[in-house]
Amino acid sequence: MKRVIFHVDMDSYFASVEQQANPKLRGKPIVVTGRPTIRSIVAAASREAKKAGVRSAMPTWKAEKLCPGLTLVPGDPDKYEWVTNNFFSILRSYSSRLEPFGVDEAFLDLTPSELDLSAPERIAEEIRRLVSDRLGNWITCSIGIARNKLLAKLASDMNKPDGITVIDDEDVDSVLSNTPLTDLCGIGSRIERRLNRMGVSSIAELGEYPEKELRREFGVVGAKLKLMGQGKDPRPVLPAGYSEEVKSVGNSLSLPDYKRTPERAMPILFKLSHQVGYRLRKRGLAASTIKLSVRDGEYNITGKQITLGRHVDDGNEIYSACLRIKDKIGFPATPTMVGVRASNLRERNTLSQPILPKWREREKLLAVMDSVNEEYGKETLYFAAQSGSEDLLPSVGEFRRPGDLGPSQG
DNA sequence: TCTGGGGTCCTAGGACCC
DNA sequence: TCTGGGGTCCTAGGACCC
Repeated sequence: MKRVIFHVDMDSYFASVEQQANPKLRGKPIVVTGRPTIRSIVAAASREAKKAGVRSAMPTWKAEKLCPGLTLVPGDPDKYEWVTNNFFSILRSYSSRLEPFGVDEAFLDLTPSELDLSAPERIAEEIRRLVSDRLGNWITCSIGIARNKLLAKLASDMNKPDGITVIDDEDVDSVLSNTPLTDLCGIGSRIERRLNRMGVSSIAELGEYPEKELRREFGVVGAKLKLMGQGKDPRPVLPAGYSEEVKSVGNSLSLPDYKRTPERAMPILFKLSHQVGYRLRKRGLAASTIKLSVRDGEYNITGKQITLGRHVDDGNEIYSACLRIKDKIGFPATPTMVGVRASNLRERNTLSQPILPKWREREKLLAVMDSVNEEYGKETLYFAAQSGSEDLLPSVGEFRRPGDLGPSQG
């Protein structure tokens, strides 16, 4: 049966949520940023800012240059999570075959077997109305409808913001011949460059290119590219719950100029390790693999991971794993980014209880710290970095107020 | 004043086991 | 004594997405 796939994509997501929440921001060019530092980038731009040429992932200094009078709003993840949950539950009322794609997008399988869909556009119209009714007038979405996920995603981008686009089977060829390669989800700049070198510069050409050659160049990916070039995509919409399980938890930070030495990077690594530990505990998870990533002065990223014999959720243990890795691979002279990622996750309550009394003590201490921090704000309490310490149980008597991070306190 | 921060998936090779 | 084939786990790195 011919499938009917929707791709629903929120418009200027974080920025719209902020405008909805704060009337003073409405109708104005704003961008939502990460942390409010000089090196921050645009996470989302309001439509007013987009008109001035501001785009996601642009450094904020550049955005301000393009758009004088731009308002920078620091992101508020809790707010977005609330909106996201409501958004998905609206969609879920149309089909249980819902696949979230990031926080502000989802695929929906509305193939008529489940719902009498004489006119998919009418359903799309209804979804759009419901989203604005329930979440607020400033929050809108665009919807793409096609026979598969690849085309539905392409379609939702064609009439943004607040638009509905259908790609019928008859239109597929003409749409693909007019679309740049990188508009397809799955083709980034690297693959585009390699395709260009092979003489392929449009989606239509990709679809006609011999599969054998594509396989020789790209391996397994080549076969997928061939299908993409033809507008084909057999992937099913994976129902919610199937892919919601988190696979890894990590934090990273670009270093300001004055922290770009191995010595100055270590306290940051320590702090990141504790952030990862906290996030694991909050989710009731523990990890057995720890990966340390470092970007050097030339912006090359290298990483090394180790798998421990047991699962951990304590920042100190994560940090000491990082130290072990660092001892093995060394550190670039000018680190520009450090990151810690924990994977091989298991739910904590499926693990055996700690045996040694000191471990149990440690667990209690962390629980107390976490609850204090939740009540009085992040980083009210945290461990002072003990550089070079590999002790799994450093003394914990010494607490310190935050203040050694960030250029403003430098 | 170039280039954030959170992720996922895939591949290929090596180690190790039976 | 040159030696299979399957399976799993681990690791490094690449590519991509929002």
